[in-house]
Amino acid sequence: MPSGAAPLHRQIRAAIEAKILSGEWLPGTRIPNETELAATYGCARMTVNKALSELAADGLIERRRKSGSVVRQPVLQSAVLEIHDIRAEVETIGLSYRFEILKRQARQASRADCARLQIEEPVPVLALTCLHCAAERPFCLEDRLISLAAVPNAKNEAFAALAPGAWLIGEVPWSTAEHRISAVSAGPDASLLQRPLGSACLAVERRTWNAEQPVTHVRLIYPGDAHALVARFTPSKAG
Amino acid sequence: MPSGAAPLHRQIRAAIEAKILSGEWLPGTRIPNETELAATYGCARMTVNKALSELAADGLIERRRKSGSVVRQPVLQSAVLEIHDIRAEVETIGLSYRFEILKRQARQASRADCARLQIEEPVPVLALTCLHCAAERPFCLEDRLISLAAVPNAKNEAFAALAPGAWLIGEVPWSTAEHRISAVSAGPDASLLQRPLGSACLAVERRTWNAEQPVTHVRLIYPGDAHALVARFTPSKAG
DNA sequence: CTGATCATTATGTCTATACATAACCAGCTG
DNA sequence: CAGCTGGTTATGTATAGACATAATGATCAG
Repeated sequence: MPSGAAPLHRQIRAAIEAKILSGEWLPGTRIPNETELAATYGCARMTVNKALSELAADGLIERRRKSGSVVRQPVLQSAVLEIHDIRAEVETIGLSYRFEILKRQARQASRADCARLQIEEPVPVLALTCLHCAAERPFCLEDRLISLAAVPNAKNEAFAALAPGAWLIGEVPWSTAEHRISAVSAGPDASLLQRPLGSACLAVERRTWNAEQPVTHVRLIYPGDAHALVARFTPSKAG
Repeated sequence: MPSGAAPLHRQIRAAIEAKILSGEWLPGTRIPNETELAATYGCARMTVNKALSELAADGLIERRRKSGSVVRQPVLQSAVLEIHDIRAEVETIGLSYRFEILKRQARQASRADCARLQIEEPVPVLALTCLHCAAERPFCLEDRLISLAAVPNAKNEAFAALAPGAWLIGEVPWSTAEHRISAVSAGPDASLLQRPLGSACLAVERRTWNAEQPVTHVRLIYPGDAHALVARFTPSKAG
């Protein structure tokens, strides 16, 4: 446990959010009114109001006067970037696949590590650097941080047969992922990828949570001239 | 005017937002503290607090105890891979938007054009180059090809009010889209984006179909150092 | 100069209260 | 029955006051 408990309105918010995300309160469900919730949590109505206002601002519920608050139909989001398996990615294009762990270090999370996992308090982490090769040529450089609090088994895993990403998929479920895609000029990593210094690379960062617990953060660097992310999709019926 | 005035805390919020967006309060500026603002607007501190809390939740300001609230450096990020409207993208982060058609040509599809639209037989097409600016600075360079077979009205459209992307959304539905994201070193386009030659840029290509008919192909170039695509999602219940 | 301590200050959280407003409902009236 | 009217209810907005907490800066001991 960190230093102190979360603020009350955040606890209430989290409790309601949990019921919605778990499916206990399905879309369309009318949730208890502010006065009832205040009684339930033993607090003032204003405190509940703050929690519900935040949920409404984040689009989880919809509020109407008199009729009360209802759980909203979730917004259709394009699940474009799947948690991808680099081996599959490489073999799909018909090349041989190989990976190599270049660095491995278990440590207490540094300040930078905390930022990567978006946590406040340091936890034990495992830092890995891994090179993925296609047809014996560098394909992608992986820099990963795994929270050992979320995945204790990682500490004793050698990653001999399965690459970290593939191993993790089998080990822990995930509930939320955030992707960030940007273009960078290759720095020192350029030599590992056998590219000239300063060449354009695609950086894909992914942060994964299981429930509210951070699981892993990974940064994948792909040589830009050799790679592209492709996503194809069809929208579901919209209103 | 609608029915009545906006709530006080929203007025305050809007006033502060305006100062930030207009550039009067640049990133890093410390804004007056809650008590001062309460005096300025003649209201209770709680009301100002609500306004500032919302601004903080939306990422416009950053709040720290004791040191006060400061205007945040805006993070440019786009919701990934929606059929995105660049105007909305720019205005979301609070900058003024403007676009400019740099080139416009109607022609019979060349061999390269056919490849871009993934068609075999040449059709009449409209080729456009368009520069999107945020706060009067280049934000994104658009290179678009529209199939006049699919969208005959495009031929006589001036794209004065609406940018080609926004206009198309209203003109034709789409059923499938394919995205391709890659990193490139800026070539001759670099000067249009006011970036040094060879700097890393993010290239987003999108191809759109209506039923089986190709509609458009667009290539968007974003300066890499100023932009990232972010996607956050939660998978639907998985087995 | 270094480090510990403490007062100050601005925000964070919470409460109790008040009145406003929108929506729904029921009952009245023509 | 249609349509108006007013009551009830739940949320929306705003306030003043209280205490908590974090960061800063100044003071003081070693």
